[in-house]
Amino acid sequence: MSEVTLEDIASLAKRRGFLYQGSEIYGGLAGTYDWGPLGVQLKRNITNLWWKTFVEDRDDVFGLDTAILMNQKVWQTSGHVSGFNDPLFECGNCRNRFRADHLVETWVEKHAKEVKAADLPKYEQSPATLNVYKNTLNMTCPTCGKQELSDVKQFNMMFKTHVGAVEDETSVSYLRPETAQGMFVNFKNVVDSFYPDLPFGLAQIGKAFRNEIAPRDFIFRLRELEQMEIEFFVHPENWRESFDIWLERQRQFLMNLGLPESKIHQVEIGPEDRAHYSKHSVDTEFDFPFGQKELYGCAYRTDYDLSKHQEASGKNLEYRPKDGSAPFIPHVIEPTFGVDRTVLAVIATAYTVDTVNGEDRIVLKLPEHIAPVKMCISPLLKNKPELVATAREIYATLKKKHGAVMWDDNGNIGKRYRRQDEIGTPKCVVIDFQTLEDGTVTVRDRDTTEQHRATIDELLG
RNA sequence: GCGGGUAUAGUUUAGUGGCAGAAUGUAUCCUUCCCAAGGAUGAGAUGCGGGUCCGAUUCCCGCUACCCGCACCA
Repeated sequence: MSEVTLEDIASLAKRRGFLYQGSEIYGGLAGTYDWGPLGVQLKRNITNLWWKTFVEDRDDVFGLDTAILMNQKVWQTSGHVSGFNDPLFECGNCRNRFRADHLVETWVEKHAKEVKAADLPKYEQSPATLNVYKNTLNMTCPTCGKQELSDVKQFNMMFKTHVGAVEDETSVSYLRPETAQGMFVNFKNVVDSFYPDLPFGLAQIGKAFRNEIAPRDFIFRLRELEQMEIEFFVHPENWRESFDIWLERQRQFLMNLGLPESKIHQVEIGPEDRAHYSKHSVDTEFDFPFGQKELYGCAYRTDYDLSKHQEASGKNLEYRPKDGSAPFIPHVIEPTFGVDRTVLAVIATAYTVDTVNGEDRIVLKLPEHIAPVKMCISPLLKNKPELVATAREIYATLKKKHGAVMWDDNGNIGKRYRRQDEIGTPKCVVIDFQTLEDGTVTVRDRDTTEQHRATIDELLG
């Protein structure tokens, strides 16, 4: 069996109604995809499993669904505005980055004579002016000394927008780049409503937006993405224990989706590569067709966010232990799960090419509990009214029970099997002449292609 | 964002400065007692915008999207 490529997966996804290029009839929009009927069902099965596992089945995690648009002060406080809106020079040699305005200003102070001699425009913090200063003054990298500083790069990765019809500085807001802040700003609300014991968590599933420089690899890097995130609040002394537990839960969740353990790798992230809020990070990576890449992240956000918000908002965000001991700001363990990446990993894992009767067959070996269609009902022959009528009845019965049941009487039975194989339907149920005699049906298994007879009651169970 | 490549039907693809062809899928009908059988009929394509030309899907330019490197990825 040859390696499955991302293009094979994208082609199948489109052909069978899982995913389409966003805004396709207008030439597309980079980094956006639209979920088709089967794709949204598969995705929803996965997010539902997550919600059940981490919210419904637990009594220490509370669900939320917070607004995508938030007061701009949230993003100033969280560090997302200042950390990512600044003009930067990047050194082509050592790859370090520097605040362009700061670098130019200190350079001007230190090299007053050259500056006076040079023909420079009036100083201002525009990228064009900063570039002119850098080039005219032959500025070098403060770290390695090479004269390889790039022109100004703006790493403002948040989508900026305006709330209300008037576009001025006070109306600025951003599409959230992470769902986390919605949970931090509601920490006090949930504590006041439910007075939970520590440790406890907040969870939500929702869209986040990142103005990626280069969206890439089908739905792996999107500008509009979906996250399943938990902010788990702990006593600072216990962070490590919780961290390791959540890491293991992330691995277990992937294995519940049928991913092989051998393709899951948990990798500690060095201080250089960590997010600005994180004191310890471990990525859960997966062997995608295009390489080993990040699927999930787990970060120890300390009390960074709650402390910042307490300071900026003036609201007390401390946790008050019920034993009367001193209030404190809890620390946070944040396991975050990318929805789109999970779907991609699941499809990549399930995508199989094998041989049936000497012919290649594409089959999505999805675990039954997340398959978008659970079973397909067919009359053996569609020109035999008695078969069709009985099949229709059985279809109605099974659909009422299971919901995700499909009817197919197109072509011959082999074609229907192949079509269902491609969308990962675990069982095909065929109503044949024996059904008319004893009520049993043929059930064909997706993975083995083997058939056996079963009663309707067995299928209802 | 930089460099390179690609763009023809839902999918996979052929071809051409002068009517765009196939396979497969798909629709309707016939046929069919179990793994893409067969027959008939039908719908369906040159990414978008400009230029050259009598005429552009083909040549040129721009844009967009996708793919491959690099960089980026809170």
